Amino acid sequence: MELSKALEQMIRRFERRVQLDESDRIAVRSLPFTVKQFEANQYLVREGSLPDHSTLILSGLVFRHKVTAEGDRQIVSINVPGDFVDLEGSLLTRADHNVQALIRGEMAVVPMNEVVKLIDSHPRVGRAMWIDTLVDASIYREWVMNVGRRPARQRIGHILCEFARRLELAELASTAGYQFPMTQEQLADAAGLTPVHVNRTLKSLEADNLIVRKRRYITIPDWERLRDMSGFNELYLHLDLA
Amino acid sequence: MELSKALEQMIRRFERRVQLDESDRIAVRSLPFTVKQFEANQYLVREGSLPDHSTLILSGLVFRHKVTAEGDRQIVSINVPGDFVDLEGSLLTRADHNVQALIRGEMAVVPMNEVVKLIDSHPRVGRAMWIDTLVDASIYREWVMNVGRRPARQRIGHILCEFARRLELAELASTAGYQFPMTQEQLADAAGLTPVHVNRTLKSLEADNLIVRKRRYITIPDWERLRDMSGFNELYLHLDLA
DNA sequence: CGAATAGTTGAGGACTATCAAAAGTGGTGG
DNA sequence: CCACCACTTTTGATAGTCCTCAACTATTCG
Repeated sequence: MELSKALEQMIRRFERRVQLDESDRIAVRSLPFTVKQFEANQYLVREGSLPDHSTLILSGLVFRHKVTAEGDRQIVSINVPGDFVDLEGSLLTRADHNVQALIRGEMAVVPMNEVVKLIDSHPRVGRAMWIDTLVDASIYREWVMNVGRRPARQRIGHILCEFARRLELAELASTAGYQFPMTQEQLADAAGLTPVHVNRTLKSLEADNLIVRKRRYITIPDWERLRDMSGFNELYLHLDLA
Repeated sequence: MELSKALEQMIRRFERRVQLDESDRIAVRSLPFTVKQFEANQYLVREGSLPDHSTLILSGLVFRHKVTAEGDRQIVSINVPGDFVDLEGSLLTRADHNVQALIRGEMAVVPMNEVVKLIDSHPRVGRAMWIDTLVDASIYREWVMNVGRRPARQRIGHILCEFARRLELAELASTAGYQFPMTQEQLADAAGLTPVHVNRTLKSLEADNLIVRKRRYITIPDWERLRDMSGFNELYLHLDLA
């Protein structure tokens, strides 16, 4: 996704949440930024750092993760093009988690003081960005439930469903099937399972024809069946606002 | 906590994040509200509802939870006096989770359109509230890691540590010990475990002298030992901003 | 004081983890 | 274009954490 498209998509997203006027739109469009490439596995934010900028994903995919004292990793969310990835990093003090690229992509980097100026002069834009954070929080709540209360098959099915819908929204996939960009080890870290168990669980889902795998391309023969098996209810994504 | 104290505490909290001017403070103090009592177990927000107000906890404790399709409950966070509990309920469309009282308390209910008016006319206040949401999101991320990657002893120890620190901040406890307000069943739903296993885990922690229990009063003989055992690092609470 | 709620204990089973190794995939350089 | 190396996926065997079911005890509150 090139920059102008990402910016316009962001404005459209804001307008689904808050009624903007022309001056709001102009202010968003005139945010200063620099476009940068990032490679797979590159860190965009490191836990403990003091970021002074905010980042909009233009293309590619990133994930956020934390590491326990023992060194176990937990992936806590995935971000797609159009998402802001470190508003928190810049409004809070120290980054409390890592942001890392899943695959190569591009980002627009905006100095944090410019974002603050924007939201102080255009409060409706600020409110729209706040809603972004509220939706993120809702997704985290669902993830807490996912890893806390669902058995492995549902847990993985749920992640596949969420990924499908969010990629679909970013016009990068459909719920019929998509290129799944995570290794099984990463999927394990997102699900709170071991890679070995993820592998067995995927095979179990495939044996029931809930998914079909070819390399890392996943086909979903019957979306509703996978959705229902996984207990996936997209209300928490607040897609009417996305 | 009576209302004025809660309101002033809230303003103080905002000022730790954003420099407010006198007009900002006046605007916050003049928010219209009604004070209501709530009883233990009472629902403040129900999943699927369309709230038209926002709620500030004045006293008492509440928790947020979600329920899977199979009926299993997952508690996703705890809130203490001074916290706003359903900003999301009012800026988003439908509530995506439940908010329920842990113990009796009081809340100030503010009409949502008044909150919107406040943040549109006083963007710095809006930014401070936004930071509230960002801190919440950080806590959710930690909870994802807690239930996803920590074994039962650490998981429960971590919840006890977070509770202690947050109650301490609300001037309701100290890390030396406190009245723990959850049943073991609720603790189980927060930890993603069964009540039986929570019971055994608590006894195991007690056997190691990491905690001492008398009824529901918990004493922590050695805070640093419990903290280290649990992998509790309070950075994620962003207490400098709270 | 009695009913309801909460906490405790035991036995057995299920789900997931661990350890180890083989097989497949992808990229790189000679 | 093939050999090679690193990474990823797959498989088997075994272990362990945590769950289920069930009953009993303690506490709380009307």
